[in-house]
This record gives sequence, structure tokens and C-alpha cells, in this order.
Amino acid sequence: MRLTLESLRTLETIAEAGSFARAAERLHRVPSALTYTVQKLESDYNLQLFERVGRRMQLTAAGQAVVEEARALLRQAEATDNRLRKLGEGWEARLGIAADAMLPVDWLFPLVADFDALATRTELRLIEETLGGPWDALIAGRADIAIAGGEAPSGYGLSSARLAEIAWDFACAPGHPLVAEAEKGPLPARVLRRHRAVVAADSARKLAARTAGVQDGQPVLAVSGVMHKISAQAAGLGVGFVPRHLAYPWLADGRLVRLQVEVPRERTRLLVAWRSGEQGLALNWFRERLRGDEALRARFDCSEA
Amino acid sequence: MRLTLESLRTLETIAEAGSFARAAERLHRVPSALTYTVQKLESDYNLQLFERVGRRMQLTAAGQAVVEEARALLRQAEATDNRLRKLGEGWEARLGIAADAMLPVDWLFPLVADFDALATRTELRLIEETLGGPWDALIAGRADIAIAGGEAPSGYGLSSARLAEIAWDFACAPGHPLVAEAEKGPLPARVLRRHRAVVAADSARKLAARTAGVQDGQPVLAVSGVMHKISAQAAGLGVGFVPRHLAYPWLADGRLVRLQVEVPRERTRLLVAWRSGEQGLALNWFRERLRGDEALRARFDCSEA
DNA sequence: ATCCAGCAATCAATTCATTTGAATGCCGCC
DNA sequence: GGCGGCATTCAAATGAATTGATTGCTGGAT
Repeated sequence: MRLTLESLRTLETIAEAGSFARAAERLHRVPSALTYTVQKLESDYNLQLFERVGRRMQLTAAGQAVVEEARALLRQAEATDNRLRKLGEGWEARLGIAADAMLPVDWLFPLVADFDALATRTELRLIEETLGGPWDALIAGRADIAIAGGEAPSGYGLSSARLAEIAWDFACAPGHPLVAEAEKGPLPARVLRRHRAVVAADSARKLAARTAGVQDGQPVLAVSGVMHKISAQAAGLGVGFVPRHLAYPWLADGRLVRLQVEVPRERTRLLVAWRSGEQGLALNWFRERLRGDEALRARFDCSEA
Repeated sequence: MRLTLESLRTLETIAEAGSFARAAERLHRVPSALTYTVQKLESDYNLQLFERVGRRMQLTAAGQAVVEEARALLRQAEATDNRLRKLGEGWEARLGIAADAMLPVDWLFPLVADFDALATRTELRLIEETLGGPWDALIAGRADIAIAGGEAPSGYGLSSARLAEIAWDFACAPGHPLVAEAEKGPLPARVLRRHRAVVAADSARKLAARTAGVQDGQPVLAVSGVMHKISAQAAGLGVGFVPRHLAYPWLADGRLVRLQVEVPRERTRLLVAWRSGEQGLALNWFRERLRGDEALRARFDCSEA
């Protein structure tokens, strides 16, 4: 393939400028250089691109077609150039963010929109995971940022920063037998153990699976995400702790009721984590934005109702 | 923009070959040349593409991303190269074929399929016109081949060859008053003139409009294509001559009936025409294929029924 | 351990495609 | 009829890319 971007760019400029002379000026070259370039292109492809008409040159039909082709290719070349530039500036080619389902992905959309405005050409990937899932994705390299609950698994070289705290309510459907029992006072573990617990299954692939808030011997229904867990509980299929910032509407309109338990679940810390030492600009941007995003934080502190 | 297709190709080859040495061999260059190219790319974009691992080089994450970009751009560059080649061989960028509606476009599809098999990259444009329309399109340059009835307008430098002959039947709907009249014998012009004629409007934009088979003083309904004319006549809206090869099914199943008239319409010659002196390979190909296409010809000679 | 083979980097020398600049010729216009 | 704008041609200059010899490193074989 004898094609050169340079020669196509030259051709395009001539077509736009309307004459070799003006094109030469624009390109900071001498007219004869353009003659050379065009003639080379013509002989390479055995093609007549221009024809003399009076003292100036005019594109032939074939020339016109070539200019169109050239434009298309040049536009893509410019896009590629741009991409490489951004990579050179330190913007990663791709950035994966694995967020615990407790942080609904659409809460991240405003950040993504702001990021887009930077025109970094970094491809973003939002991954929803549960429990150990974000950690797993981070360690395995499927993600570069994890938004996850609890503690960072140690020994993998991860760093993290606090993002928010999640409060838990023990809840079930209004018709559930536990509702009656709860009138006698805070429910002891012994009672809870007799009712099916709904749990969000761990999406981790490699790390040891975690379970949260389940007692030994308690029958279990595992579902694939927090929202499924909430709706399963609302359907009366079981009981369990639900994150307040997500379950709030369900508790407010009575689809779920909150019960007092003897051992309430502690607040969970939600962390932003990354592999230590990674320096990409997109990673930094998201890390800092997440840490400073008060609007996002506030959404976790829904009224105590 | 400092981007070169050559350097991207080099990079791609290295990535594929797995080492500078093997890539150099494939590219018929010396390893140090590749080192030079890669280092230039790296310094141009301030980017590290490779890292030493042992005695060989391995793509960094950024390098991997660049290779992907490079691949995409190179594939398009190859397409462009191919296109220019074809243009150089004499295949036009575009070929427009303006066919009279009496030649249903789908009758041309087999030719188009065969043409496609040549992989010429010529863009095809099929235009349906009526009466003077194909000539008009040819003269105005909207088409390069016309398939049209009658005579080529002279003085425009057109050439033509015979394609087929079209036979006409005078027809109307079974319930039309002319049907009864026709039982007395062939219909004279005087009688026909009293009934509305359906005509296909001329699609020519510049040439003088033509009308065919209409008598002075006859009321007219103009529709935009032969098929519309046929169905308008079948709906009893008027009478007129219909091309036998298209109306045949309608006559066969009785939606239209053929009437004897005193002055039948002569067969019309269908011509393939082009601007004299044009030499494009696609034009030649279609011209020759149309002239030699017995299957196509045969479709006009439907049984005399 | 040692040696060898394979690979990439460096550097000076070379090559050759591209560019330059001066000269020529053409055309249209005042 | 001469002037000015435009493209081409050609010899000469340029400089980016290539070569080839050399060095240095590594991993595997002996």
C-alpha cells in the first residue's frame, strides 16, 4: 500500500483552497512540492486527478471521488491522532468502575456526564457488583475503581478512601408473621432464625464469598442484587436487613415495614478503592470527584424517617 | 498531525509478530529501523508503548490501546487504497442507471448482483423514470446509462443500442362502458376520445414533456408510473394502452380486459443509451451485459396470450 | 558456571523521497 | 501588448528513515 496521509491531506487542501498556489501557502510549502505530491499520487494509482482548465487546475470526476475518500480517511486519522494524544497525556484507554449495587449506577451518571465534557476519549465501563464483587473486579483488573462496602482485602496492594456510610433497617412485608412477634419487643436472633432470610448473592468470582447479616441455620433465599432483595422481601418471601437509602421509599409507603431487632446491623462503610500506585488521569479524576462529591454523599443520608 | 500510516503499520506488525526481529523480517527492514519508528512514535505522543520484559519487548496497556486504534485506522486506509486502485483501473466512482418504469427495477437486480461480485467498489444508483425522464437524467448527468423508450433526442451526443421491444394492449376494467361498445368491432378513435385516458406522467425535468397514446381533446388522468396507470385502469378510472409484459397478469386474471381498437399502438423500442465517448469500465460492463442479456430480453416477450 | 543464541538499542554513515528555488510557459485581463 | 497569477520542470539541497556494525542483556543449553 503506497497510500500516505500526507498526500491525501495535500489533496484535500488543494481541493478546498481551489488552487495549488493557495494550498501551498496554507501548507507552508512551495507550489512545486504540491505538483510533485499530486503527480506521485496520480502515477501511483494511474489516475488523473486534475485537468487544466485555463491557467488553473480542476478536479476530474475521479479526483472528486478521491477527495471524498480522502476526507473520510483523514477524519478518522484525526480521531486516532487525538486518541493517541490523550493517551500520551495520561488518560487511560479504558477505565472500569465496579460499583456495589448499593450505589445505584444512575447515581454515577452526573459524574460520567462531567467526565465526558473533558473529551478525554477514555472509554468508561460501569459494572454492577455485590459484596465482594467490586473487590474481585478491582483485583482481577476488570475494574480500576471499586466502590465497595466493608474492608479492603489486604495483601493485594489496594488503597481506599471513605465515600459514605450505609445504615441498615431490618424489614419485611407487612403481612409477615414476624410483624406480630415484633409487637412483644425487639426480636432476638433465636426468633429470626426461624424465618427465611433473603440475601443478595455475592458476585465475586475469585475471592471467598461473603454473606452479610445471616445467621447460622437460617433458611436462605439468594437473589442477585439489593433491589431484588428488597422486592423479594416486600413480596413476603423472607426477611433481612435492607440499606436505608434504597429501602426508604418502600418503608415510607408501607410495602415494607421496619422491625426492631435485638442486634441491629452496624452501619457499613462504603469505600472508593483502587490499585495502589496507579496514576492514570481518569482514575485520579474519578477518585477525587467521588471523594468530594457532597451531592452523592447526601443521597446516602436520607432522612431518618 | 504527526501520524503516519507507515508507523502504525509497523506497530501493528510488531504486535502481531511478537518481536521486533520477526516484524523486521516481515517488513523487509532491519530491526533498528523498527526501534527508530517506535521510539519516534513514543516521543511524538509522549507515550510508552513497549516495556522490556527480559530480552523481549511487551506492549504496555497504552500500547495495546494504540494497536487497537492503529488496526481500525489501517483497515480503513486499506479500503481507501482499494478504492483508489479501482478508480485507477477505470471503474467509476459512481454509476447511475435511469430506467424507464417499464423496465421494473427488480429486473435489473440480477445484473447488480453480478456486478457486485466484481468488487469494483463503484457506487450504483438506480433511478426510475418515465418517458423522457431517463433521457433527461442521462443528459443532465444524473445518470450514466439510460434505459428508455423511443428515440434518443438528438444533438446531445448520445449513443444507444436496442434492448427490447414493448408490445401494447388497449385495456380497461371489465365493467367499463367501452367493453360493451367493443363488441361491435374494433373501437375507432372517435369513440375512445369520449373516455378518460390514464397516462403515466413524464418525469423529465428539462426536456419537453412527452405524452404517448393520447388523443386530442381526450380527458386525462395522469399518474406517476406505469404500474399506477395499470392499477388505475383496473379500478375503472380510465382507459389506455398498457405494456403487455407488465399488464399480462392483470389481463390473464381478468382485472383488465383487452379491447380491439382500429389504430393499435406500435411496438415501442426500448433502448440502452449512454453519453458518447464515455469509457468507464462499469459503464461498459453494464452496456454489454444489457445488450447480451437474453434472460432480460425474454421477459418482454411474454406469451401472446 | 559458562557459553551461546536471540533480541533490542545505539550510533555513525548512507540513501532516497521530498522539498526548495529559480526558470519557463501559459492564460486571462486591463 | 504587457502584466500578474498560476502551474510545471529541473537541478540542487535537505533531512527523515534506513542500514549495518557494535554493544549489552537474557534465558536456555552444556
